[in-house]
Amino acid sequence: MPSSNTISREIANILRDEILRQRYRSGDRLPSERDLAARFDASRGAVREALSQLEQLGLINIQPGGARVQSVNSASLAVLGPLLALDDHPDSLLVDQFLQTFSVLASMTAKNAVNAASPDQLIQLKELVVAIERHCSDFNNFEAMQPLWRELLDAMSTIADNLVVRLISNDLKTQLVDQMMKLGVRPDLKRGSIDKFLATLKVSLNKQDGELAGKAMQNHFEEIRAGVGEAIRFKAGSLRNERYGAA
Amino acid sequence: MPSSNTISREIANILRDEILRQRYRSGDRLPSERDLAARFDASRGAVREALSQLEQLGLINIQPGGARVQSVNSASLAVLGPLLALDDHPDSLLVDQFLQTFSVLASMTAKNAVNAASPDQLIQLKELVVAIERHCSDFNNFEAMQPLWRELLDAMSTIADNLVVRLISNDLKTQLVDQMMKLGVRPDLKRGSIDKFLATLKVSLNKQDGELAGKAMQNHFEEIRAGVGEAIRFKAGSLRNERYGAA
DNA sequence: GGACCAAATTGGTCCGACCAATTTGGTCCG
DNA sequence: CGGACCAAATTGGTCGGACCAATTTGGTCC
Repeated sequence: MPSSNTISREIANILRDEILRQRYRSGDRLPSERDLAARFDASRGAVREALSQLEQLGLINIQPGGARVQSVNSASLAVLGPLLALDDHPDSLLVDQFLQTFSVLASMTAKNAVNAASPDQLIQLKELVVAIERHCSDFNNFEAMQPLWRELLDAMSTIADNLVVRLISNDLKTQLVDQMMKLGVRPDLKRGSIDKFLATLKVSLNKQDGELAGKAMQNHFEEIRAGVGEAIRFKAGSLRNERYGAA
Repeated sequence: MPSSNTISREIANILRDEILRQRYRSGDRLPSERDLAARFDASRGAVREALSQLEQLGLINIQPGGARVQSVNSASLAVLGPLLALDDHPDSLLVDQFLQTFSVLASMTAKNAVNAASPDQLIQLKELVVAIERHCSDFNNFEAMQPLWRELLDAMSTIADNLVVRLISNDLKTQLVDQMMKLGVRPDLKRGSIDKFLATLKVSLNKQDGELAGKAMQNHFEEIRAGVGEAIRFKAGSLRNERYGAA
């Protein structure tokens, strides 16, 4: 659904991954547009469109004389997805940082949502929580209740109505969560922990106590974080490969 | 600094602002590349490069048959800067959301930075705080100590070493803070409040208490938020103009 | 060794052309 | 009247060649 298979997009994706894989060092000059066109057997126009996208991503800096590779640290948030998707084995440090970040944002969202919710919206949220509870007790199936989870977060996000967080989520949520699901990285949460979280969430909804909802969300993510960390470390045991931190 | 004045970039900027100004409704079809080329008196190639950038921003969806405008809510975080820069009067709601978001991220960063800092880094941070204290007591000049402020946040960000937050900041910090400075929106903080914040920060550094640093940062931002809100409301009194929330 | 200049390279832009897919608009039929 | 259907116009995707201005490069000369 992102976009059709255009040559320029393919080129952009390939170059993006090469840059993210540090195949070019920061500051290096990218091959000239004409060379790239030759390499990909494409027209210069297609290459230029690709480079145009990479520049928007903050990965390169195009200037007369040559396009220079920029440090990943100065890129746009939109590179996070591709960065995490580089290998079939997620970077545990990066995943952890992502979860920690997502945690504080989700916590803030929950707090604001609960505080700002109208009576109707409170009911709507409560119904979602109950639905999750039911699904969760039926089968502790992470994939199955994933959509419900996302629905709950979406509802909260809509109620909290913070555009900044929403935009951040756009660049994070889909790509990363999906990616982690695909890689089979899922936390091994204890049943009691989830139940407790949902119970607390319900209490906070009943009392319309945003602070409490935020705390609950944060605790929950803390546990997910621990669980995911363990899952990745376990997975890493099988395919031991090294990884370097980005400069 | 971002890039040279290319035609394609100009076109992209114009179209971006038109979309952000809701000149096209979400779902609308953008004029054809040929029409746009005629309108801007440019080549189709230039227009295509511009559209390519807009698609990367998540503002449009290009498909055979026509490019369609997407909802701002589904765009990339990188549109936030331009969105705030649309008018000479900042959207107070958006600024507030930004500050709130930035607050939790800065708080998290401070916490992690203080906890993870080496002895040398603790000293470095302390020196920065002292420098700010000095500048702050000399003249309560917001602009003058802005660079020091940014240096402190940068140092913390480097120490905390969270790539996700760093990427988010890339898309936020520069554009927005600069923009707000330029618009003359600055909080009217009480001296005592800043002093107290800096003092607390020093204590947290001495005890290497990340939790405390995070709290202090959050409190400080809370005050900035209130101050900025007031400043904007005051500024709005002069040039009363309406604003619509994004659907 | 450093200043200096000319040639080669590189990005920026334009034009014209072709293809495949979608969109459009009219026609025909039930 | 309404819906299915088909052909023409439109639209995006790509290509090749071309020109300009700016940078980079490499050699020369002091």
